[in-house]
Amino acid sequence: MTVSRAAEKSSEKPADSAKGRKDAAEVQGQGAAGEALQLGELSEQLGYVLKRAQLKVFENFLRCMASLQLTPAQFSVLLLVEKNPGRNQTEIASTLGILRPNFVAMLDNLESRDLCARIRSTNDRRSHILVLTDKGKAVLARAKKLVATKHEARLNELLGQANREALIAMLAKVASEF
Amino acid sequence: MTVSRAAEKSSEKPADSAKGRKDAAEVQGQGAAGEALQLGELSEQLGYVLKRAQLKVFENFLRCMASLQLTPAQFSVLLLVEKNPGRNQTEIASTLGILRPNFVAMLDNLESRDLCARIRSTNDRRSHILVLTDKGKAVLARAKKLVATKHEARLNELLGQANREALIAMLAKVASEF
DNA sequence: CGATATTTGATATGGTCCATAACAATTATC
DNA sequence: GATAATTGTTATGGACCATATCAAATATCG
Repeated sequence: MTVSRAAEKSSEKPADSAKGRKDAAEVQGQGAAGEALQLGELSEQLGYVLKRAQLKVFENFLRCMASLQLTPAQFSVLLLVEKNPGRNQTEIASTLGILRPNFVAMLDNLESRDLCARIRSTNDRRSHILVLTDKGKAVLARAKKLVATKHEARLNELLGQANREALIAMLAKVASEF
Repeated sequence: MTVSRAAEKSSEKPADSAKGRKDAAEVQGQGAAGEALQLGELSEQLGYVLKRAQLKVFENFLRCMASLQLTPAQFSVLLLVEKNPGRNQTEIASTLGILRPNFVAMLDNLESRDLCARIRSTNDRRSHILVLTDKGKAVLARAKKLVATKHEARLNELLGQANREALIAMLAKVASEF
């Protein structure tokens, strides 16, 4: 739940509510004890299936990248900096949907691992230009290979090339126009 | 070779820099100042587009449900309890991928709003049977209508009926087999 | 039977991600 | 030159997720 809404605090212990109360035995007769539950309409809920798919994909991504210790977010930063050298933190962060304050620690991490570097701009001495280090470029190159051969390849053998492209195209459309 | 990697016209120029650092002025010459950034391979990264789509969909879901104050997670709980009455907390939580400790506060919330109720089981007095209250059933019915007319309908006009079903089917496959 | 292990709901706690306010340094605006 | 806006940063709080632990109830097994 991205949007800030009412929290689920409710530090209150709900007692027996007379409303909606049923005899336990009555309800008990219905559900078969040990069997798997019926997902019902849930399996066609866009949000539900989207979220579960996203969790699985991230999980797989992390396994594929275990040797490089790169999270999806870190990988996206490296990709974007490589493609757009000479941009500052605000620009990189905002196009990734990362808020500037939260981007600081992330860059601290990448910079401490010598994967990218902040360079004080000469034009505008407030901003930090972002660049990949040589090590950062090398790591990113290896990461791309891992993603292509282990991660995206998995999607291909699951859906097929054509479906894979269709899926990504639809997701991109949803992400931009929904 | 699924992903369109390589083919980078990287007009890069690795300068001196013992640690991969560069002179700011040198880098500055490249990036056009105010223009939009190139997403590059990012727009074809499954995880990236999945995550952004999921955020957009959840955001839209919350807007559609604003009058009922239901989050996607809460909606999924109500749906599952309705479809599987007589199940206990552990069963409902686990099929939704929610850990039992985190499910407690969630149920406290729903129960405090009189949408569902915990009933002490007579067979196994450790467990709490979950049931929708009458109000819970009514709210869920209204929620379903809102989701169908405002939320899923949006997806239909964006992708079309056939593509919408294909998308959900592929996501379900990814969620279960990736 | 009774001792031990397991299960269920619950609490406490820590980590990560996300969002807002505020600040110093720098730059833009007038 | 005074004021406003921007950039990176810190501090902070909330939401979500994960683990350890507990009491009560049940299951297991000698």
